[in-house]
Amino acid sequence: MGHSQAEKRQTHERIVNVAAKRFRERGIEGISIADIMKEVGATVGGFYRHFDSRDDLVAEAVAVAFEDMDTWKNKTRKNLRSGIKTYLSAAHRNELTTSCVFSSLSTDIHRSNSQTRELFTERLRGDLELLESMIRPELDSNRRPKAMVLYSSLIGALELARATSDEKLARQILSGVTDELVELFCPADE
Amino acid sequence: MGHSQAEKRQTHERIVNVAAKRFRERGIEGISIADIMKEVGATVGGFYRHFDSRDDLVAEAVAVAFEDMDTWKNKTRKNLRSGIKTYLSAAHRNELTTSCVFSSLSTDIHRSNSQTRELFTERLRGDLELLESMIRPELDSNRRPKAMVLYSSLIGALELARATSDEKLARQILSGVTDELVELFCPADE
DNA sequence: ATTATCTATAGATCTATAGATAATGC
DNA sequence: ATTATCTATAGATCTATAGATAATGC
Repeated sequence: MGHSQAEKRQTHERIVNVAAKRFRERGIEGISIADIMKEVGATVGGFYRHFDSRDDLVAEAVAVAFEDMDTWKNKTRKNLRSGIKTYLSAAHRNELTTSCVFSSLSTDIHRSNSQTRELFTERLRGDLELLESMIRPELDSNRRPKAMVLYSSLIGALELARATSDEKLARQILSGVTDELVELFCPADE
Repeated sequence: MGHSQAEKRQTHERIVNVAAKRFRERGIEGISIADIMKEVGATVGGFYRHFDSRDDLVAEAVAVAFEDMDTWKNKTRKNLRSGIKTYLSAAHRNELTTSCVFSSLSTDIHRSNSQTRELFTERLRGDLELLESMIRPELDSNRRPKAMVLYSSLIGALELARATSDEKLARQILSGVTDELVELFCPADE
């Protein structure tokens, strides 16, 4: 007991990081503050010196969770085909704790407060803009709806592949959708 | 108090129907048995003469919730274009209580028990088969992955349109994805 | 007599707070 | 003196059960 301000900042960060993982894994209501604090290596009592309420943690944790997608966005910016393959990879399907917020928390966010929904919307806009700029840049004039189809497919396919209990079907969805999306939206020479 | 067996059957059915609605609206953990029973017009105490556990209700309610999609499947069987339009309509976006289970409970089901996940998988297979049979039946040889893209897009687009706090963006997603999917997967003369 | 439902409650769990403890930092 | 965290707990809520009540159905 008795810790420095620097340590407090570290604790705060660890709480948010653990929450960002576990929320995606178990859903926003799927883990208690006590369990999050236990994983951090602390106790419930300290939590409320870091956050006014559970909702405040949710907002911060979702923001941090979205940042995990920045690596993916950079990869996609360089090469759309590899962005699609990464998004629909077995690794992304299995690694819930670091996965895309849209795929792991879509329904939770739909039921969430307006602050969280607005953050979601802002991120969605950014992702759509990126995809729009990557779709056959020189060929198609009306790329926005195509970017929407592409993004919807990525998210929907990943969710279906996760929810099904049939491992083989899951793999077929991931590989089938990957191939189709690459064919539809990636210039042939890329 | 003191009711007939026929009344019990009705009560059972009402419990399942209320649960099928509220689970889709608020998530599977989003409503308590007490609140479900209150909406049914009964009390908690009676619940366990109908179900061994909460999980049993979840399994039955999800099964019933899936049946709401049978109307949509019949419509789609007749005309793919009108199936797409109905799925991505504002009405389907707004009416959570009767909406497609894949769109309203995908992450909940992913975290659910194997019985529920297997029911989900069975339904998914059926829906994919239907869509496969409807995609340009005479034109394309490899329709299965295309059906997967179509279904993923439908589910993903509906979820994004629900989760965003920007009403205008939501409408753009629904109409944009509808137009693209119709163009991609519906024979021109339909 | 049996049973469908009710009232009441046990036991678990969760959010949030109160007060104690042991360091930090002026 | 201030503060970051701890222990302990209040108050709310949720699942599940026990026992009472008032009908049904042999």
